[in-house]
Amino acid sequence: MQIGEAARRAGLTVKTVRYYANIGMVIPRQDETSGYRIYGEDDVAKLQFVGKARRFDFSVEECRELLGLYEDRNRPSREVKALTMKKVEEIDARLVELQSLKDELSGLAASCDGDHRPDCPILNALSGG
Amino acid sequence: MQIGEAARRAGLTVKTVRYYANIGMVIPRQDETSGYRIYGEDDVAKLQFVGKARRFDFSVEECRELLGLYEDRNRPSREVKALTMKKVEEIDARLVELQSLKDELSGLAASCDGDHRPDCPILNALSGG
DNA sequence: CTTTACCTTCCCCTTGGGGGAGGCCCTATC
DNA sequence: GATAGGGCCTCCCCCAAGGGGAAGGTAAAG
Repeated sequence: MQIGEAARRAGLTVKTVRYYANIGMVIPRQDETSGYRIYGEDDVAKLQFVGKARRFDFSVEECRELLGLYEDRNRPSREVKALTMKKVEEIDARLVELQSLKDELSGLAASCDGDHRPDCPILNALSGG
Repeated sequence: MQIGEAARRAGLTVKTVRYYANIGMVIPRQDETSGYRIYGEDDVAKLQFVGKARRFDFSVEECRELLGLYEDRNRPSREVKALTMKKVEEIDARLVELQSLKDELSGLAASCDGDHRPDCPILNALSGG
């Protein structure tokens, strides 16, 4: 199939699929006469795999790694689990950070009257050292 | 003072301060003969303000807006509060999204033995439609 | 034969700067 | 006077992960 259908079936944009071909992540067959990319069922499966991993917040490089493990019939599941745990930890750290940001900001917002007057504790907090 | 000291005092890198000058966020005076940027105390205050707002996850454009409000002695605090609340909502949405990702991923990791065998529920989940 | 849809490559754009090259400016030291 | 050093300048390319669109080739349908 052509790139359009492969992209549709993988739930990705054509641009994205072409990008994955360019960076050597999912490399399709090439039609000699037309120059068109030709995708097979296995390629679509890989594209779906990568798409899903991306939605799980894995970076493109991590997806490449996961894809390598996915294609290796003899890989130890240990490696996949380690990568996943690392990602969970990253997400956790970001969660803590964002939560703290949210707390500070909503505390500031609560202390601000939000009326027509110029006095604003938010700006005061931002300008204070 | 020169850019190096201004950056130090604002807790930013020289690159960042120069960038803020280039995009018209904090514009210093210019020494005619040397071409050096000359920063005053008020510029340092603005740089600190922007740096702090950035740490609060405001985008550069939002910082520009906040800085405008900061410099306007007659601004209504309503505007600042609205911007802050919007940012809090964004952070909240991202928190929900990340939490859901974390739950899914840690559920997967928990279901994976993580041993030497190739069977891996994580990869199975990623490859399943 | 022509339209239309699909495909190709190529290049610039995004965020928020980082890294480094090549070249001034200024001061200190020899 | 020369030279070394540090700080500064502009200019250009780089990152992630593609998006947008131009210019042009190809295939299928009317």
